[in-house]
Amino acid sequence: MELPNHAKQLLLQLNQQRAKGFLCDVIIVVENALFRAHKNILAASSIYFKSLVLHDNLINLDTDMVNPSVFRQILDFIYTGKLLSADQASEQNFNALLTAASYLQLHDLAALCRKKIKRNGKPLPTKHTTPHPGRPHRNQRLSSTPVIQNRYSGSKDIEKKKITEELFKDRLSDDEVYVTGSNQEGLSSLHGVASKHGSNGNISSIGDQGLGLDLSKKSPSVSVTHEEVSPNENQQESPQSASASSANSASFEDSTANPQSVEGGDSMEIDGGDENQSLPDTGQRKSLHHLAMKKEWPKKENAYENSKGDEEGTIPNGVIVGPKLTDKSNCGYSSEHSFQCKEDDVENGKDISDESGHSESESGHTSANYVYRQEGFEPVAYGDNLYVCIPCGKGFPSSEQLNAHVETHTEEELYIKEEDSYIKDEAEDLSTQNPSFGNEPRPFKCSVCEKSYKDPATLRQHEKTHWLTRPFPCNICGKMFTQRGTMTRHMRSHLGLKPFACEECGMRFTRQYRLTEHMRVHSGEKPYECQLCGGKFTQQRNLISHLRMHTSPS
DNA sequence: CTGGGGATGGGGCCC
DNA sequence: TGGGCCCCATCCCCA
Repeated sequence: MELPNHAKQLLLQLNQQRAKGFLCDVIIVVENALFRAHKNILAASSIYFKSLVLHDNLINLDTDMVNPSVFRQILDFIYTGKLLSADQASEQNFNALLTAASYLQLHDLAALCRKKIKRNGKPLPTKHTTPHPGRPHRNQRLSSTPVIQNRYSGSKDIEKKKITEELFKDRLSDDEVYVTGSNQEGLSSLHGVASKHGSNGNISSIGDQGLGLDLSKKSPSVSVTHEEVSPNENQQESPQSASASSANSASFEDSTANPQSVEGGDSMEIDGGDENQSLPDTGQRKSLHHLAMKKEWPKKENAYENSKGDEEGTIPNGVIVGPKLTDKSNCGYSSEHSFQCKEDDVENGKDISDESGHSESESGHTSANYVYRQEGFEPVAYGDNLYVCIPCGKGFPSSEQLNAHVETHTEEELYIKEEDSYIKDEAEDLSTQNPSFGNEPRPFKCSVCEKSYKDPATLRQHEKTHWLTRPFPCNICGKMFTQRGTMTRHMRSHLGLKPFACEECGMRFTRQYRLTEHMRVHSGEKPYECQLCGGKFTQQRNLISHLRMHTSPS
C-alpha cells in the first residue's frame, strides 16, 4: 500500500512551514538577505548544506557564488522540486543558478540548469574570476555585512567553507562549470533589475518581495512591510526575538508564495509531470506594500564624519525613517530627541514606500527593496516629506533636498548638548562613569562634555554619543545604535544566538559577562557588600539597587 | 498586597 | 571587534 501523493504533500507542508517560519532552525545569510529554513531539508538536499547545518544555525553563503535572488529560487527548488524559471528564463539566470547550484552541491539542480543552457544552444560559460565591476568584491562586502556569527561556529564555518570551496573548484574543473564574467554580469544585472522597483514587472516583484531580509549595514534603501507573527515557535521567544523571526519568516512567505513563477510555462521540475503546486495564497502578497518602511540613505556621507576622517564613513545624514517600535525604545531614540515617530499615517495604512517616488537607484545604491512584515513593526511616515534631517527634524520630499539641507548644518549643530547628562548620579560620575577621573593621563578631551580619553579613537567613539545620528541600524527592527558592537550584540538577541552556556544548569547567555555573573548563582559567591548594612550580593547591579533602598527618601 | 532581594535582558559606553 | 562593566527595567519569589 502506498499513498500516491505522500511525498508531495509532505513537501508541500514543509514548504508552508518554511513560509511561516515554523520550526525553521537555520538562518542562511546571502549577501544582505536572511532566509530561514529547516536543517533537515537542507541537509537532505546537498552534502554541502549537510556539513554546514550540522553544527551551525547561521550559515553565511559566499556572495560571489550566489546572490539573494538566485538563492531564493534555489530554496524554492529545494522545497518544491521545481525550478521556477518562468520569469527568469534568461541565460544569465541559468548561469547564475548553475553557479550557485554547483557551489551548493545541488547536483540535480545543476544538471537541470546545464540541460536548460544546452537546450538554449549556448555554450557553457567559461571560467572567469574577475567580478563584475558593478558588483563589489566579496571581501569588500564581507566587512560590511553585519552577520552575527556563532562564536563557536564561525571559524568552523569558515574552515568548512574553505574546504568545500576547494572541493567545489575541483568539481568545477571536472565539470567545466564555473562562474563567468557574463555570469557575474547576470547576477549583477539580475540584482540590479530586481532592485529597481517596478522596473520590470515580474522580476522586480521577485526582487522586491522575495529576497529575504536585508542585513546590509549599508542599507541603502529598505522598504519594509510587516507580517503577522505566525503561530510558531516564536511565541516562546522574547518579543524581540519573535519580531526577528517573523521578519525572517516573512521573507520566506514572500519568497514561497510566489504563484506566478510556479505557474510559469517554463518551470522545470526535478521529477517532472507535476501539476502546478502553487502555495495557497495566504493573502500576504497583496499587502506587501501595504505597510512599508522606507529607509533612504543619502549619497553624501555625513559631512562631519568625513571631515573627521572616520574609518566607518557610512554614517548617513540622519534620514532614516525608522520603524515605530512597540517597546519603550521608541525608534531608538529617547523622546527628547528629534527622531519623531508619526503614527497617523501608519494607522491609516498609508503606503509610504510608493509615496516617496524615490527608488534606491536614486541614492546611488543597488540593493533591492527588501520587504517584510512583522507584528509590532509599524512603519513611520512623515507625511509627504519622507526624508527627515535628524538634527533639526525638518522633512524633505527628496533625498537631494535633504542632502542640500544637511550641508547647511555646521559641525557644532551636529552635536547635542546633553545638559541632563550631568544631573545624573554624582557619585557614579566621580567613580567609574567618568573616565577622566582616572590616574592615567588623558590628553584627548571631548569638546562637548568634560570627559577625556587616553587615545583619539576612544575620544572619537565617545564623541559619537553626542550626535543625533546613529550610524548602525538594526535591519531587523530598525533600531539605531551608536556603536557597531552594540548593534551586533542586539542582533544576536534577534537571532537567538546564545553562545555562552552554563555548564552547571545549561542556561545560555548572549554575553560572556552574563555567564560569569550567572555562575555566582551556583558558586554562591557574593562579592558585593553593602557598606551600610553589610548585605552581600552576587551582582553589583543588585547592590546598587539595594543602595537605592538605603538612600531613597521613602 | 507590598517591599526587598535574586536573577535576567537589553542598551550605553569605555577599553 | 569583542570584552567588560555600567545603567535601567523587569520578572519572580518570598517574607
